[in-house]
Amino acid sequence: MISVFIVDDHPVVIEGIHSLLQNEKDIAWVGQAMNAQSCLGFFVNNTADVVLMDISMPGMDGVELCAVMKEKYPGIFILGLSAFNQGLYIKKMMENGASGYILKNSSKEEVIKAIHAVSDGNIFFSGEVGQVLAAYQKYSATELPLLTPREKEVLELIAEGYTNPQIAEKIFLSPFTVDSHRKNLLAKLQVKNTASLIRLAVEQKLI
Amino acid sequence: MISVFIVDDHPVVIEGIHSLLQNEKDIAWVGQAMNAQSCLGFFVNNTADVVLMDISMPGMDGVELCAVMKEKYPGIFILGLSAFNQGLYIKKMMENGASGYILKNSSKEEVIKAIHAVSDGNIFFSGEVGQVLAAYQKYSATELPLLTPREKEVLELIAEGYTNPQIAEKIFLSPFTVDSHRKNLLAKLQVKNTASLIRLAVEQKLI
DNA sequence: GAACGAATCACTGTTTCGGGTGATGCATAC
DNA sequence: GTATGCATCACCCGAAACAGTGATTCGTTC
Repeated sequence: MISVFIVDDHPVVIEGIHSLLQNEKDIAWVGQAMNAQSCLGFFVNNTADVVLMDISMPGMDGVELCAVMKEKYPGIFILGLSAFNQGLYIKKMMENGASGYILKNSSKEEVIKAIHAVSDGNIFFSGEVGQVLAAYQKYSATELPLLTPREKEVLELIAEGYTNPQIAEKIFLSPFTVDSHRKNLLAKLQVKNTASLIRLAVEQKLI
Repeated sequence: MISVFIVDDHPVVIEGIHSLLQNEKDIAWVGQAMNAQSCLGFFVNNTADVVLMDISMPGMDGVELCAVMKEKYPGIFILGLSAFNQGLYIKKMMENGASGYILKNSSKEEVIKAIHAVSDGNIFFSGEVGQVLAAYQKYSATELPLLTPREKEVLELIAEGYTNPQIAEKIFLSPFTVDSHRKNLLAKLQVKNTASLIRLAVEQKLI
């Protein structure tokens, strides 16, 4: 018998998973929470084998909550849950000790399979998730490269649509210098042009 | 008695809404679909008072489906449904005849209230949605930057770091054509270069 | 069948970007 | 006291982006 707890800020998702699992003989629903705080509150006096955890929640998000939970209760397996295939956050959650990740458009069978897999100590990914994860491997070994203050400043101005000469004028530098910072940004973040740079920056919340 | 149909590609959402509504005496669940085609198929021989419709689905999305449905069956009220607060698409769906919009983190009470409201011919918005809509007013007066399929395709490839010639080769077009789409993107979204374009696209979840 | 938008292609400029290469001054770190 | 990293500036050059203008085809709508 596997005891399952869910934390998600979407009531319909909680209801949906609950409904999917209610006829499973070897899965027991032990509780639910709509935010990180109430989840942590539950585990003060209770426990569960597997926690289904939404990645994006108001306040503390799944990535943080995952770290806190695994630190306090290393024996509990955490299964990430998200509506979209957000490779970066999936990666971070895995680094924080999650045992797998499923999408909200997973079938009933897939959800149950995932719960069984992680409760046995295995790692489980939805098929699609695995593919996306691969795309983010370049950052798995190292952390995201650290930008210098100047680089961040230039990055933000690029993101606001300014050209090198405009940025140079704005922060009283030579256009050559701005261009140097720009090239360093491309090199550090391993992207080949402005489009990729800005996409990465926004997605990683660098700006 | 209000008959309700739901179309959403996430099984757990369908389950969740179903579960929320099953004890409501004046709401009847008449069916469900996981994509636009099967939704349209249902309405050939059946009907409903209110259709809960996800905004983002594979194939034809909610915005298009909404237009088709309202054109064929003007008497059916459509209630948009999405996990996120996507102002641009909410606006477009409203223009296509939707009667309201709720977020997937709405409470049971809010969902039921919304269904009653739209079935009476009223307009209903989740509180948060209304606020975000206001932020998009700049687009409401002028043209709506709703992108064509081709433009979306080009936008995504730009965001992946491909240049015009590379995109042209990838989707079998002349580089001139790709450049045209690119210029249209800049014009439609009122941005002045690639950096701003990608930033807007990522932040607005256009990609 | 006129009007419209989407999609396609074309040419000409100018500006900006991006790759390469290299230099200097100035901290701090070891 | 030298190694390292940051910040600054400089030049060349080809590729790409951006601006402007204009055209054709096709399907849909009215």
